[in-house]
Amino acid sequence: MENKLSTSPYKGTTDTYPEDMLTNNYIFDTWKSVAQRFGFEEYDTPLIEETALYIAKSGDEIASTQLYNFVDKGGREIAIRPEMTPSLARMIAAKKNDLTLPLKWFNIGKYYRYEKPQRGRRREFIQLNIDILGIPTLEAELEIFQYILAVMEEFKAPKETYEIRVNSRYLLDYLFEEILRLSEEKKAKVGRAIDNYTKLGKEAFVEYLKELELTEKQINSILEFLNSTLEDLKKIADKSDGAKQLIELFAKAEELGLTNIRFEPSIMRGLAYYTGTVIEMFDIGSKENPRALFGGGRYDDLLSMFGQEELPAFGIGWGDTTTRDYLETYGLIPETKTDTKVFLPLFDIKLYAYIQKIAKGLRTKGINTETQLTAIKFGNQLKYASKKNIPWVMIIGEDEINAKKVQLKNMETGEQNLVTLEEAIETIKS
RNA sequence: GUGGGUAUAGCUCAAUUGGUUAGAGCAUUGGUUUGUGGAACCAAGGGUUACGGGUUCAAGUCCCGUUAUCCACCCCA
Repeated sequence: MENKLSTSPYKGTTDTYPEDMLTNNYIFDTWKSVAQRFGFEEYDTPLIEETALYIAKSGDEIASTQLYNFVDKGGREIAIRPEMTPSLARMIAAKKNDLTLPLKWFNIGKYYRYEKPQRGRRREFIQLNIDILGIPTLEAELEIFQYILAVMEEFKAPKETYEIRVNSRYLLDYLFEEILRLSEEKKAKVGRAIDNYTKLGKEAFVEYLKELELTEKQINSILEFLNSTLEDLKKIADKSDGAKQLIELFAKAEELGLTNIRFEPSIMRGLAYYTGTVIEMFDIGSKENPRALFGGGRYDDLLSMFGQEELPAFGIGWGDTTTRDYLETYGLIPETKTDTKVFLPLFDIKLYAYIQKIAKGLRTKGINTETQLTAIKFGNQLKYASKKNIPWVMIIGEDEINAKKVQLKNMETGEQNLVTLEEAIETIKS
């Protein structure tokens, strides 16, 4: 082994330099401000949980291979959170009688999964979780749809580049149980194949179903199902709750004028705990981003793991990595500017205390102010401010102090005026 | 976990099918210009060629291993 420490971050993680942080914050601030606009409240949970919380809920695969877990010094089995939902369920179960329903909660936080990193997928990632709890009807879905579309509008995403694909687990249940009459084991395999339908292509898909020993008739039923439209659902609406709900959901969405939403029979969302509507959003304007930007759905038996009665819930997990890739693909990341508003150069170290006093005054007025700390050549000080994209430079030397004024320079236009400090503050703030 | 591609300066890439002291552009720092940035010119710093081993008179170049990264599979809460 080498003696020197590596400068690269741990596999699947990324260092975020200030420049990249501006991009991240653009995404997170958008998620957050739009959520607040809809009346969602922010909450948080610990990064670590008892491993049992994840084993109780998820399949073996997740707990055994993709979970970062360890034993703490007290012998407890601990895991770093790979998702938010179990923690959210715990929080709600713990105080259920004290919480006023419905809850509209969101969180933006880090998660860790032991995965093989590739485009759109890292071991460390940040995700927005936004959920509505306590609304059993489709108005929960519609609220989240409206939130999503508001965020996409805020991102200035072109309408033709994204699509929310919607399906219902109840509809899939109807297919598996009433039409195909599959065993539990085959349900899982066929479900996964359906999820991969678009990727596999029809031929490979049919080939795989044959391998599973499905009959000709069953395979045709599946293909017919995958081609079905909302119109087709009307024919089975009296037999399938899923079909009925989807018809109602799209009717209401139309009434609200919602766009970029489409019924897609191949959306599955794993096999874990979803109970009704399932949704995913995809980039449909390019081939760069094959992964879903977010996924989510309805999970009405959220609290069952704590032995409590049902609480209807609908929510999504929206990943930072796929979102950044999407925004980059369409050039939607705004030119990053510093948050600093004004730079104060320093001509002589004797003026240091004086300049600091001015800076303190500016900061008190809410103006983000950076000062020069060593009296280097003035040209280089301007160069520094210019490189950091600071919009204003307030020049104060002996001459200005004697005149009881300041030189305020606009770094974009180069324009410069001798004004009073008060006038300068006005200009910077406007 | 399985399979494949890649690895040379902070970034993008050169380096005669194994041959002297591994180069360039951009970026960084300084100077031309001691109170006026963006341009131009000049200069400087920056490399154990990812790491370890092997073949050879000679390895950035060929071989093996490790690590990282990208892509696909698996999975995707």
